[in-house]
Amino acid sequence: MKYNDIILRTQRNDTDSAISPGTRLLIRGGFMEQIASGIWITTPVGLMVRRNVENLVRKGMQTTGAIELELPILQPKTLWDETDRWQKYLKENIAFHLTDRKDNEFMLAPTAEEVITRFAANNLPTYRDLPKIFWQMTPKFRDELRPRQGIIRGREFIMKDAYSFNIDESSMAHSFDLMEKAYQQIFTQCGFDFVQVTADSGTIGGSGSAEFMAISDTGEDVLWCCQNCDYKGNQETFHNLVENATPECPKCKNTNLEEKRGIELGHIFQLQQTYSKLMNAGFMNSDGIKSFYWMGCYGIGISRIAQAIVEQSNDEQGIIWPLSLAPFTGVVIPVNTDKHLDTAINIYTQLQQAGINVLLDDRPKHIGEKLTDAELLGWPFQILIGKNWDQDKKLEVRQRWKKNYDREMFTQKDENSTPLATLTLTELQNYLVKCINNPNNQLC
RNA sequence: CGGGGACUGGCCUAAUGGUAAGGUGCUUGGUUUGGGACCAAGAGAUUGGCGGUUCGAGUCCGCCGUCCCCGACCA
Repeated sequence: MKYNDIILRTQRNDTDSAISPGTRLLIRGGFMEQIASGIWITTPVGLMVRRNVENLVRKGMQTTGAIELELPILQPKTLWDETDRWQKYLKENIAFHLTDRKDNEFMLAPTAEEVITRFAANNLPTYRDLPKIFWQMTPKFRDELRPRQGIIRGREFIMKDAYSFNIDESSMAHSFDLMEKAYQQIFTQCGFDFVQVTADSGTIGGSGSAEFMAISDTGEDVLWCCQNCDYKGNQETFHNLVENATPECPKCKNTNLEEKRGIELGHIFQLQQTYSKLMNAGFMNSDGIKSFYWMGCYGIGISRIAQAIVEQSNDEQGIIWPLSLAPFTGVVIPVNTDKHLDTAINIYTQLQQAGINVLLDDRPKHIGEKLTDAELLGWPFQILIGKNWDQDKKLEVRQRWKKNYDREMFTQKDENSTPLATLTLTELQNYLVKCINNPNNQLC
């Protein structure tokens, strides 16, 4: 893609310093724009990031055999009354609700247990239909008490929610395990430094819940990690212990706990039969007796992921996208627009043809501005056509996540600074293809 | 909802109660091209809204709105 084929506008002036680095960088880089409290525009390039997240999540869901569908966002009160959650959500003031022309009441769905349970009851009548996991990736609405930190806590956001339906407890636990493994894979592939913690089930209800937390100083949640065993827990689960003088690990009773902050990326619950019983939703078992579904539910904050990774992965110059989420693998930059643009177009075209998704910075700007933008926008690779090309047809390649390359001139200062100093086009292609095809998307 | 703060061209900021200023970005022309370069010209604002005090309000007062930060809740 050429620069002008998409909206890429960066702000030279820094915005409010009271906001988190991720919020600040995504605004400065033009990945999102605010419209109201907790409501954001996803810009074209911001959407490219989110599509990458969505594709990773979709692949992860496929490994579990889960089936994708789409549930309505506008949901009738009558359905929510079946579980008594209409009351609950309105009382806590977190539901956006409205009435239609006939004065029937509706909610903009913050989650979808009721609808999916109804769907299951209609479509999974016997034990032969089980187990099944359904999932969707749709906008969700919550009138948050306090929206904050950009799209980390929005009032409109994209959530992946999945629901499993099982014949008994052990089957439910099996589905839970499948999802747990898929989540671990997804967050690893996204490039997160994350931990899995045991958590409180909150308003969703049920038991056996686990949260996946991205470690970040700007995180809203406090985690305690036992230094003695592998136990990691959300602070909420320590509540009764906090009131005592010294908190201890519930697993090994050790008191040496490390406190960290985290951003909740995903949360999985074993709902048991809470919803199926309330909604009288069940199946015929092999004995010909009606039984209630054993359920699990599994959420991932999709829109949140794009910002959470930036909270973790940034430096003075700007964003550092992991390869797996980057809108572009790299940017092709002619150092001198007059001299090198034709070559740059040529290189760009060949990389595209080799299946490498790169951006061409064909703007008639000074090299400094192009590099500053490349660093702010965080493309994993910067591919420069300059002196080395003039001399011996070599491209200069910079890796965004390596911090100590010489910013003034492209010169190799020490072994660790610029391991990929100069490459021929073929060498570069081979290298990039290898990186892209790495299943865990670890940067090479 | 409790506590704090803010609101001035797209963005960042200035203006003892006295002509709304500068930077950046944008447009045009020129120059320049290995780190946001330089020169010139230009467009862009009823200072969040309403009311009050005053000869005079961006500035003081009141009400309202919006947004941000800390807390309770959550993907």
